[in-house]
Amino acid sequence: MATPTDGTRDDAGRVRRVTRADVARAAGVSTAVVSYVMNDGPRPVAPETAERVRAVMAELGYRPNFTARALNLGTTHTLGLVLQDTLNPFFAELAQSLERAASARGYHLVVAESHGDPATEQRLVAELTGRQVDGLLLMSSGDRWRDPAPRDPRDPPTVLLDCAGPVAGRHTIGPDAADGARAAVTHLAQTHGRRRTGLVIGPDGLASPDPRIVGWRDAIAAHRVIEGPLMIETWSNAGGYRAARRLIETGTLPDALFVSSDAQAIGVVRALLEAGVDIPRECPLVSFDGTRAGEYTWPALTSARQPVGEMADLALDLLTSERSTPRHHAFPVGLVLRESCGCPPTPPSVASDH
Amino acid sequence: MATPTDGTRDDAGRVRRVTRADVARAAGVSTAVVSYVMNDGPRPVAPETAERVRAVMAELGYRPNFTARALNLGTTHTLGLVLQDTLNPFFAELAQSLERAASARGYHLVVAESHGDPATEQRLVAELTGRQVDGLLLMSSGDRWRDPAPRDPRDPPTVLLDCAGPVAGRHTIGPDAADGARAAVTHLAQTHGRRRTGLVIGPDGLASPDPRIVGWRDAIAAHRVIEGPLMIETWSNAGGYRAARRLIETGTLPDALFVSSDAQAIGVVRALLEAGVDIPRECPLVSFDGTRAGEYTWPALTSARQPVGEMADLALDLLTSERSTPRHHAFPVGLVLRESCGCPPTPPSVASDH
DNA sequence: GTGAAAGCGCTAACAC
DNA sequence: GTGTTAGCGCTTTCAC
Repeated sequence: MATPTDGTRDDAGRVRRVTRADVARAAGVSTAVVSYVMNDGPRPVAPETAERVRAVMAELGYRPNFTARALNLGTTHTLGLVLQDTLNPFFAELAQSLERAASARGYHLVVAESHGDPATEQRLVAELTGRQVDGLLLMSSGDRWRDPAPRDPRDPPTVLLDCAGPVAGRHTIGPDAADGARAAVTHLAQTHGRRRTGLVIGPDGLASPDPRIVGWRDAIAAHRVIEGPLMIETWSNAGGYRAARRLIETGTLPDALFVSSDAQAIGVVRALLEAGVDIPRECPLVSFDGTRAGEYTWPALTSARQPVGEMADLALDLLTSERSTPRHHAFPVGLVLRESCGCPPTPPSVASDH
Repeated sequence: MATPTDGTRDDAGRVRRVTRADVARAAGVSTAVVSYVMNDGPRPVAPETAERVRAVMAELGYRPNFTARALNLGTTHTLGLVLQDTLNPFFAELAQSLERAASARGYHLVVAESHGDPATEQRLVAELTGRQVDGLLLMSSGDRWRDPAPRDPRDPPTVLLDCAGPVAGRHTIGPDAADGARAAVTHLAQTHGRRRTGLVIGPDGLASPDPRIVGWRDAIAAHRVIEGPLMIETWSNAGGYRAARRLIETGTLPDALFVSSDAQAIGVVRALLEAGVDIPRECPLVSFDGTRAGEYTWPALTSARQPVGEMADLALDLLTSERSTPRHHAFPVGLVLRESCGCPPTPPSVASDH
């Protein structure tokens, strides 16, 4: 009875990898046949031969070497994902959806974090390209790619996520953020009668100006609302916390707040509650993203929700299916009504975990 | 003036990859010299030759093929990371630290999610191994590896993270969870005078029984506290929410709560607040993990903090440095006092984002 | 239905 | 200091 390491030791007796050649030898066939069996083609193999080869593979504990295959085929079935901040709940959910979508299509994801630094981002793109990834998923300020250095035709196909609008020669995916902002401010004005709405947002958003600022102003104009303070802080819990603290300390807290990310909204809620501000009575708020993290603040966040699952699926189709001509893909963001705006409480969707 | 694609088209005129051979030819040297220049060895190269080679590389836009290098060297500089749930704040923070630690050492991470399913986990390990990863970082119930199938000597070095104790033949890393639980319950008893403390935990924890249950019982015995209800729900916001709802609905809410993960604690806080329970007055709580997400609930979570950064650094050292004999590495978990236990409020560490 | 052999792009031992 | 060359493990064309 052969053990997995029979005949797989080198002259010094060390364990050696079992290769396709070992299998071929043991099965008394050529290496080509082993390939045909493994890949079910491109040439036919007699059933009994195939069976014998499979038996030998099992016996020897043969494991195909993916690297060798990749070198030969020129394809790694790997995609690179560059994120700014994996802890931001929106990025985290999108990353999770992307991983699922990739996995469903037989791809693996190499994930790297840029911390929003352009130089790091460039370095990571170069590194991943050198690793022969079959595609690149980039989440970064879309503006950064708007005037790209002349693109190298050997670059892997790329999709820019979290992008405000078209970028020449690129597939881009993003929310219809202006529309989401408009819906948020309109809801605050029309349903909850708020007349002065501020905005919390971050630097280097989807574009300049960020469409959420545009949408906020649009809705303000349309509903004769007064423009409240515009606070720019980092895209994080801490950023939101700081923004809200400043509003409180300077006594400029408006009638209502539109917060451009769930990450910031969580910090805003914390700061407001800490200061004894009643949400939604004194300062209702609507956020942007609609992540599950926003379901678990108290009060839970009413949010303009980005359809992360659909975005991820499209991103993967773009990278793994037939090439289509680059264009922008905008996704609608619908308002998810929870209680931070003043709507009646709804318990979190607790039936399932996801 | 050569452009990046000069001489890099095949007979059909399609863009071809620039290889080391193209560089060698254009520079009038052998391929070996190009290698020596790139790798700065193993043989010396005349400065002027090296300069010429570098110039040609730049001119041609040469990009080394990582796959080919990996095949030759038998090392991919890639590590596999298998997580159960990327949205759990503790896993997310650990994953972020691991990515940083990997990046600092020149490694990339292939990240995959098992959703806690043992079969998926096994499949992912096999896939990643086939991809010739240089090491595997596994976050899963340690018990699952306790009686491993006879290990294949060709498996990549592996470290089990979030592990309660030693597993034969494996490097394992984990928190001293029993100690953390003890500290939590003791703090609730001694500092805040709580006499009846319940526990919220999840299924398939660090071990069976989970050391947090053991520590909780230890402290209960040591401080003559009454054992409150033991609630088992999933390791998620939703799980925590459900646990707290059940406690409220059945009128069994204890004097204080030790919640075994920040993910659950966020859900517990939400449910308690929603039901009008005053935290910390009516039901103080201490959680386990000490993630940054726990800084932004209101009240913020007092937590037994796991040192994720240190754990990640050790994991990477174990995988990338000289082989040491497998053993368990336990990390101390210290209590981070915030306000959910009843200690005086402290604002979140807002100075920096990380 | 099967096998021989070229080659994917790179490294490094060995010869000069 | 530089060049030649034999692989790394796999796929696939082409002959038989």
